[in-house]
Amino acid sequence: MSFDPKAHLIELLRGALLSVAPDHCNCEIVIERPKQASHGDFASNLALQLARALKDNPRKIAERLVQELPPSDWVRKAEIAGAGFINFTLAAAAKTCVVHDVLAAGENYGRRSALGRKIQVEFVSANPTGPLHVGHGRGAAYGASLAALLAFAGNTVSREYYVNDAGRQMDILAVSTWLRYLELFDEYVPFPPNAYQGAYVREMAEQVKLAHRDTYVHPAAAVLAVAPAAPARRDDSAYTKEEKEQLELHLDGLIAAGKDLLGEGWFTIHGHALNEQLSDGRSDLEEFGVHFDVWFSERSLFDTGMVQRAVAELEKRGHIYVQDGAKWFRSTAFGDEKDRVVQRDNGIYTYFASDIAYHLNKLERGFDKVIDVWGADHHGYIPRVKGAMQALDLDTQKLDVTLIQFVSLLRNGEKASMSTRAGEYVTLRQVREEVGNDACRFFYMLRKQDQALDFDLELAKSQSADNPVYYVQYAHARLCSMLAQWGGDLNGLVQTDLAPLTSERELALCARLREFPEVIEHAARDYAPHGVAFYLKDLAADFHGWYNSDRVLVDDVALRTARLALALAVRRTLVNGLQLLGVSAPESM
RNA sequence: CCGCCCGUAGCUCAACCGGAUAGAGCACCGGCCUUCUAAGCCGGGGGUUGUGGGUUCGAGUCCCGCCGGGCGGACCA
Repeated sequence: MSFDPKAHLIELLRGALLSVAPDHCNCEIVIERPKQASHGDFASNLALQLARALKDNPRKIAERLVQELPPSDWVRKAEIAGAGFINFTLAAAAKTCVVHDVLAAGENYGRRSALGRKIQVEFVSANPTGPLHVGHGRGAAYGASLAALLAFAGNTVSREYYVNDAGRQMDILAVSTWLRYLELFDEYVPFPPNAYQGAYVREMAEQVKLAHRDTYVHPAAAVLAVAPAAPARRDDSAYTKEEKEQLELHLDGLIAAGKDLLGEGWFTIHGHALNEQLSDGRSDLEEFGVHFDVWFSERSLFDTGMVQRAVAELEKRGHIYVQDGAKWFRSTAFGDEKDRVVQRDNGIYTYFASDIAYHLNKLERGFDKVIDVWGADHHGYIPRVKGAMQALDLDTQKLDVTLIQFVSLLRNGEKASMSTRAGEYVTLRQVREEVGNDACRFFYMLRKQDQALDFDLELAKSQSADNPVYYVQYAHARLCSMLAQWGGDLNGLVQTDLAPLTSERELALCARLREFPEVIEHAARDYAPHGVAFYLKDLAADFHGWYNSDRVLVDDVALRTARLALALAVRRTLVNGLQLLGVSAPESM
């Protein structure tokens, strides 16, 4: 049975409370780890908290509490310090016994059980209109680690990718592909600046040509005849607002032309582009160690009538009104700053409409908690989604939206553009190849998600040897090497007598191991997997320090065995932590 | 103008949902390889936590104002 020092100390303090302040037995008792080593292993501010209620000097209260503390073999010392803190120093055995806990639990060390909530994490969900970039990479690394963390914290987790396979953006990709395809047959429709510019579009056009030859060729003039004229070309983004609107109308006209001229063929190109981009993104993510349980199609929401049903339901409840030919959801009634269109005057549903249906669907699937991982630029979207949920009588408490701040990619000290349409951006795949998957995953986790991240490529490359991920992995490799050199049976270390572990570094290392389950708990509670990365850095640092001061493979068998057991426990914990982050634990470096 | 995120060492970032003398890494200076991997370790300098108030035993953390930066505010996604 494992020993939980915090729970034990709380129990002792509660015992003391019984005689010191019987009226406050049920007050919350907080045990913390002091930042400073001289303050002992654990500390409680209980006396400070009671001071007001008892109208007494906190130090006096602390003294009485310490006096009334039930005896315990685990506690070596309880002393009063500062304004009235009670500092506990544990007996050595209370610290070292964590090694047994770690070795007994193995890959389950740190795992929490019994929560058992059903949680969905939806992340990345990028439009399949082009390669994933470093911003998506952050969402992917974050979401994957968060999901792993929540699962490790005792929940049943479903990882979901929402595929935006309906809507205008996909049409734009399809028309982009078609126009490039026409170019291959010398039919030149001026390529719109607001269509997808990337080289991958030309590649898809080549593929279409290869598979279907000239089936979809139409004269450029016929294509242009359908679309309203485009404004004169300008350099870059020098277009006026009116011209921009004109550009969008022109593009819509080209899409209409495609649908009109190609008939079924439109869906062939559309489908080809979709599959191509989706499978590209999927394999990219797989290689990045990011897996999904469900790929949820937006179009399926239309095919099954879910969108229509959701809007009808809102209508039935009186939250929809018609204005200027469009259907509006009265989101202002639920705290949004303005009402939102769900169905445009041309009959097309907005993205918001399918999102309402999607969230209705999510909750109907019976999740206790649904977590949406969004880019920070979507924050204005939260009130309307929650508003719609509220209007549908869904429990908005079940939805948590985590916002990921932007990633700026720095190359040669300059910010690289990340516009998908312009096609000028560094892809996730490129970054992975340049800095490696492990460093990439770890790098993303080195910043809290609500913090903007500068991904400096030159830095990531030039400093690859100094990258914290190697620091942690190196600790693991050292441990493997040492254990291999010893060559004994690792299973035999489980019941080792740990009494020989007495040095300050050894006890500190044990305390660090003891922290791991709490790190998991807090990181899971806060949806903040970066905490695991920071913990691993600390654990590795404690290990490296110990490694340099205390030799493990000594002649004294009892000492050697005890240290080996500690070493094995450290390795175990490193592996468990790295696994949550999707980072490998190499045996040699 | 309104909303959200943020402001901590020269740089990049932490700080256990109010605790004690605010911590790491990088960079800089000085030490440690005939012994388990030097991708490592040990030591050193470096701070009025943007700013002004407030709440209290106690504030980087909570509240208000101001300054500065980022992102949003479409019948776009």
